[in-house]
Parts: sequence; C-alpha cells; structure tokens
Amino acid sequence: MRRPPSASITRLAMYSRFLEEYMIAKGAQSTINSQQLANFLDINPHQIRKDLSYFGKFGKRGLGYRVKELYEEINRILGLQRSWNMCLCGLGNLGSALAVYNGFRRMHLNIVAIFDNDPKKIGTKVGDIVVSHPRFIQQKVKRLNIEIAIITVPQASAQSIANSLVDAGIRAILNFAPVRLNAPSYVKLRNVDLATELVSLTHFLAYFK
Amino acid sequence: MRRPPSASITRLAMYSRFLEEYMIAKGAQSTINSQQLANFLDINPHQIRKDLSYFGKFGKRGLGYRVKELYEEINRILGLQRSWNMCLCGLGNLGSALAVYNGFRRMHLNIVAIFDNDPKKIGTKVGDIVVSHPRFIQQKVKRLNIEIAIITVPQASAQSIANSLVDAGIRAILNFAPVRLNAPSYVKLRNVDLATELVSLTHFLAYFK
DNA sequence: CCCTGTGAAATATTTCACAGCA
DNA sequence: TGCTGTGAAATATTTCACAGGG
Repeated sequence: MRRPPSASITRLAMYSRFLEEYMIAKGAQSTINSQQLANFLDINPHQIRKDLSYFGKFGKRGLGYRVKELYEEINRILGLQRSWNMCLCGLGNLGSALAVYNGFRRMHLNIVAIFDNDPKKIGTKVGDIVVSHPRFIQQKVKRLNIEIAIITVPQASAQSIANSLVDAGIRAILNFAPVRLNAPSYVKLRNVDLATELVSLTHFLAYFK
Repeated sequence: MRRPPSASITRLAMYSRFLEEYMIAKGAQSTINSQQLANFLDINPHQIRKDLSYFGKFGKRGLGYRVKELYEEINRILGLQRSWNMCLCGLGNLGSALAVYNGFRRMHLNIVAIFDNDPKKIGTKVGDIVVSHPRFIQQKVKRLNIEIAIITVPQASAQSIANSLVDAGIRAILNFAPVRLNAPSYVKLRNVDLATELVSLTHFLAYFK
C-alpha cells in the first residue's frame, strides 16, 4: 500500500459530505456500492475503491459499503472524529466572511480566536470572540489549544504573521494571502488563491471558446 | 508540444504575479533566468521552462528572459491582456467579501452585476452596482457582456443558479457552493471548497503529527 | 453471481540531461 | 560560456482487469 496522493484526501472529503446527506435521505442503515457513489459524484468507481484501499478495507464483497460505517471511517481518516480549534488572522472582508462561515462549524472546525492589528477592531466581538492584537498569538494559541491557523491578512504582513504562528507552535496553516509563505517543512501549508482560480477560467475562455 | 497540464496554468498565474512585483522592484528592462525565478518561487527551474515551452519560446539562450516581455506573454496566455466582465451570484458573507476584493480588479476582472433573491438586498448598492433578482440573469449577462460567473449562493440553490447562468450563455463558473454542479461539458467549472481545504490540514495533523 | 480490493497497465506530470544558439 | 528549449527518463496518479470472499 503506497502513500495516498493528496487528491485522494480531497476526494475523501467529498465522499464524506455526500454520505452525510445520503444518510439523511436514506437512513444510516442503508448501503451503497462504489458504482452508485461514483454515479452521484460523477467520478470513476475504481478511483473510489482505490482511494479507500489506501487506508483499509471498509466494504463487503457482493454488497458494498454500509453507509454509516463508511462515513465514520472516512471521517476518522480525515481527522474529523474530533473537533479542532483554529484562529483567524486578519479581519478584513474575507476574514469576516470566514469568521461566520457555517461550513466549518458543521465539521467541528471552530474558530476560537481572531487577530487583527487595526485598533478600531481590537476589542470588538465577532459572535462571542473578542478580536485581539497579533502580539497575543503565542499566548492564545497555547491557552486555547489552537492547532490550525487561517491567514487572511494583506500580502505584506502575511509572512510575519506566519512566523508568529509557527513560533507559537502552529503546524497547519490555510493561507489566503497571495504569497508563497516560507515555513519549516513540518508545517503543512495550504494556499487558496482566489485570483488564480479565476485565471484558469480566463485562460480557458481566451483559448477554447 | 503536448497539451499543458492544468497545474501549468496555475503556475503561470504565479509567475505573472511575481513578475509584476519584480518589475516594480527591478524595472521593466531587467532580465531574469529560470534559475533565479525558481529560487524566488521555491520551484524547480526545469518546471518553469517546461511550463513556458508548452506555449512558445520566450527566452534568449545564454541570457534568460526579458521581464516585461515574459510578463506580457504570460498574461496573453492567461487571457489577461484584456478585461473580463463577471457577475456575482449570492451576496452573503462570502459574496460580499468577493464583491469588494481587490485582487480581481487588479487583473481587470470586473464584477459588473450582482444577483441575490433576498428582497432586503435587491435594489441596494455595493460600490456602484445595484443588486438584482436572479430572474434578470439572462438580460444582464447579454447587456453587460458578462462572460464569467461567481457562485456564492447556498448549496440548495447553487444548481438552479448554475442552470440560469448556462442558459444565459455563461461558459466559465467559479463555484464556492459545496456541491458538484452539473453543467454541459463546454462550460468550464472551477470549484473552491473552503471546508475541504481545511480537511487536508486536519488529516495531516491527525496522521503525521 | 455481485461487488470489493488490489496488482498491473495506461496515462499524466515532473524532473532530468543535454543539444544548440546567443 | 550560459542558459533556453525539449525529448527522454523518472515519478505520480488514474484506470483497468480480475481474483476471491460473501
């Protein structure tokens, strides 16, 4: 069994979400096979079985998968069987949107601290979280047991915020600032670049229309 | 010359952004070679040359690339030599953040229409764009020459909005709703799923920490 | 017989090595 | 000599085909 491609992890997240809805519709006791799942998700059934096989054997031959069991196994693989505390760095437009994003809470991914260096924002509340100055990163990360950070500060301050986070012991960062951040290799960095996503569309329109 | 992998396009966008900054720092007349560019971007120089080679020959042997020229060629490849009109569907938290996002305007990607079905939002302005009901999608897309759509509506309404957009002639959609949308194959769909991005971090922390 | 799990084949992408021009 | 551009090698990922258990 080789190391799973990172695309497998992304697909597992997709399977998890689908199964959650499927259970609501069909009940937790129902079963599903890779062909059906593949039809729903518009993907290859071999791909699904291969993705799962990297992590174990979750199905019954001749039958398929018991939905509840598969859902729980996938969530365990994804680390979603427990909750995670996160901090949000940068309360601009995007940060404010993420601070109240429901998709996170549903997966027990909780924003428990917010940092911004704008004096007008410090001390204000978003939900029941008080916005703090970034100099408290170290302290809050320790006290609130924060393991994941989301960076939504402007490009210019992204690296210095990342440094503070790494110093505070953070090992997983979701970065929305359009810069390649430097961090030690034991830190998992994931970048989301909204403008770049659009560029793949403009390229497509310019070339293939 | 084979068809470029889609990851090449993403990297080209990265090169473009870097070169933009590099020109400001070093002047448009400067040159850069693939090794230097690779160092800055923490990437393999062969990769850069290969990415470019899918589209043409932009360098001088023994010298490297003239920065301005390379920048312009890359932007041409990406379809960024012209501006594009976009519409935003769904003025929730994320939509509101994207409506005023600067990263788009800098690349001449302009949001020129906003749709939402909340009566409290319809008729209000975001910047100088008046929010309209989605029933005007067809009309606005035609009149304003809109070619790209951004979907930030809730999951439940995403598919029906996508259908309206396709009917109106849209061929490129950036979708933030956590659903796999169905669209004809001539429509380029790009999905950004914020929760899924985080899941790759929780998986990493759960397994490799 | 049905459908999983998986080694092997096919395909895609990245990395390398070097010919060749400035 | 220095660096690009590119075919070929290496690697990674996806797809396939089928053995084998329920």
